[in-house]
Amino acid sequence: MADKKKKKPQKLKARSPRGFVDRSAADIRATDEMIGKIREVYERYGFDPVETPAFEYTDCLGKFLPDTDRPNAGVFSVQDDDEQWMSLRYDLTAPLARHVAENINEITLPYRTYRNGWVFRNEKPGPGRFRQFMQFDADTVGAPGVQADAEMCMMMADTMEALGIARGDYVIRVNNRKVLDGVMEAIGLGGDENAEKRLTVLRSLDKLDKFGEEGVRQLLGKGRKDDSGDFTEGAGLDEQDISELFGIVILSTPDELFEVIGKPPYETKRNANLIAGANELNTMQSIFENCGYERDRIKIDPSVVRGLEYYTGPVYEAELLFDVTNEKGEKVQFGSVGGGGRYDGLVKRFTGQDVPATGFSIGVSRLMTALKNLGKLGQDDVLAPVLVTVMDKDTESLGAYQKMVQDLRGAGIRAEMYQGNPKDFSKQMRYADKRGCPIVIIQGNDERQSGKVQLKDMIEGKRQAAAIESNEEYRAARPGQFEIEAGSLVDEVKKLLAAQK
RNA sequence: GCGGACGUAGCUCAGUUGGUUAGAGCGCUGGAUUGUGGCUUCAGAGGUCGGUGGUUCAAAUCCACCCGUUCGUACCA
Repeated sequence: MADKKKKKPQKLKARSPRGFVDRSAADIRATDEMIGKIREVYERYGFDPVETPAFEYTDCLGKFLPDTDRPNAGVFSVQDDDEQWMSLRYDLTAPLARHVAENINEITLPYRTYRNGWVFRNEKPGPGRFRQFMQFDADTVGAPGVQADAEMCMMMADTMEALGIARGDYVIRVNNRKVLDGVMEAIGLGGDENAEKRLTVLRSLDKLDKFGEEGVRQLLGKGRKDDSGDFTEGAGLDEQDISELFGIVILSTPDELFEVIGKPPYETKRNANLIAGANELNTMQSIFENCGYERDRIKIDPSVVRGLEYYTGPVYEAELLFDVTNEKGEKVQFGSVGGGGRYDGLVKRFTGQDVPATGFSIGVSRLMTALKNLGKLGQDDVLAPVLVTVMDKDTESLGAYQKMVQDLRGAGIRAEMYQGNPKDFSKQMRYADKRGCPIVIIQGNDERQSGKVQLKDMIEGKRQAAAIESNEEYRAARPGQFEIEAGSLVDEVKKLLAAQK
């Protein structure tokens, strides 16, 4: 045993890093298809592409200033030659803010741009959750009015439909940060001393989808015990505060919002934030209505939270409403597939001047899993190539095979010559079978002498083969195969491909 | 990060109270078949039993720690 162990050469284990995956041909094609459809919508809305690099100086990205203890908390960071910290971008918004600030004198505002690209997060990966994933963003920089936000919401809705998601299978939920801030202020959570508590409240509200109203009420109050028996400390609000909070958070139109804040207990507690938020939502709602985006597409929902860090006004997110099942057939909570909002302070960090902006992000990788499971994405509809098999290995024959391939390619047909070891013909057939080749082309010495070529319809061949039992018979029958004039190869292949559709 | 479950061949899994050389199905490679996919049949390759340490005459099996997967939870720009 010990001897055996020593003799074994230590093989290097091939493995991709945790949370990183390789993409198959089908995935790449599906992604390309999605990106194309999304881009078409953005272009139609008058946005232009711009691209930023994968790395940024860490301080430009935002809150993660790596200290020597944990330089990679949340982000992947490395130190450059000159000891400056750089990080892989974790979203596309912060780098855009940097780009705008750096080029503020050349850029004409309002600046309308889109971009897609990989972003990286150094977090615990899970099923459908990776440390590298793709986002597709659109932003309007230098637009202070909520009509820019409303446009974003409508563009998100159009994008969902362009991707083949039916109306009613998605919804864009819209809120305004000022409403949440105002409500929290109204129940006495204003001021710097309550900053921590406000965060807890927002985090709790964000879990409405997951835990339902009862679960969130527990989180807002004393706390909640989860299935594993773990206890999560609550925000510590009393029953009355929670009720007042829910009185607003469950509403679904600006009219209802105005009504509630016009009556007790809000009549006396309402504040500038709450009123401004309601007014902004009202303006956006009327834009949606005027443009024909009813509540089955875009819906006001004061429980929407989004990120805690930089949003300052309207926030919005796209949610899928149909059930998504995973490979094991289990239903998965899918949640939002994209979202965004107004970030008026992000560029100002660099320039000192107010540069209001709004934009959103679509989680391409995430959305793709949903669409794939739903069969709404072209299931790799690229046809495998026609295979020209190699029967004779002399120089002249090889040249003839290659010529057939080139002729087919010249006619726009995917084609390839067998590039493995050609000594075993049945191996070539098995290759064609596994590859899914629709047609195999065969020319041996006999055919060449008489200027013919064999064309084998792999689909028809498979069908006929089912009735044949003995191997001898099967081989003799050559199912699905017929002979044509070598000169008409391209035409015959075209004809057969068309017939196979 | 915290708590639970799990980890044996490429895949799905079996492996008795700790006991000889760790198995099956599928897949893979090759032969039967030097001009034909499927079927049939024969053969073969493939395992640090997740890792390290410990208990024991003896560990895939028991113990500890670590790593990974997964579920819940926390965090998520």
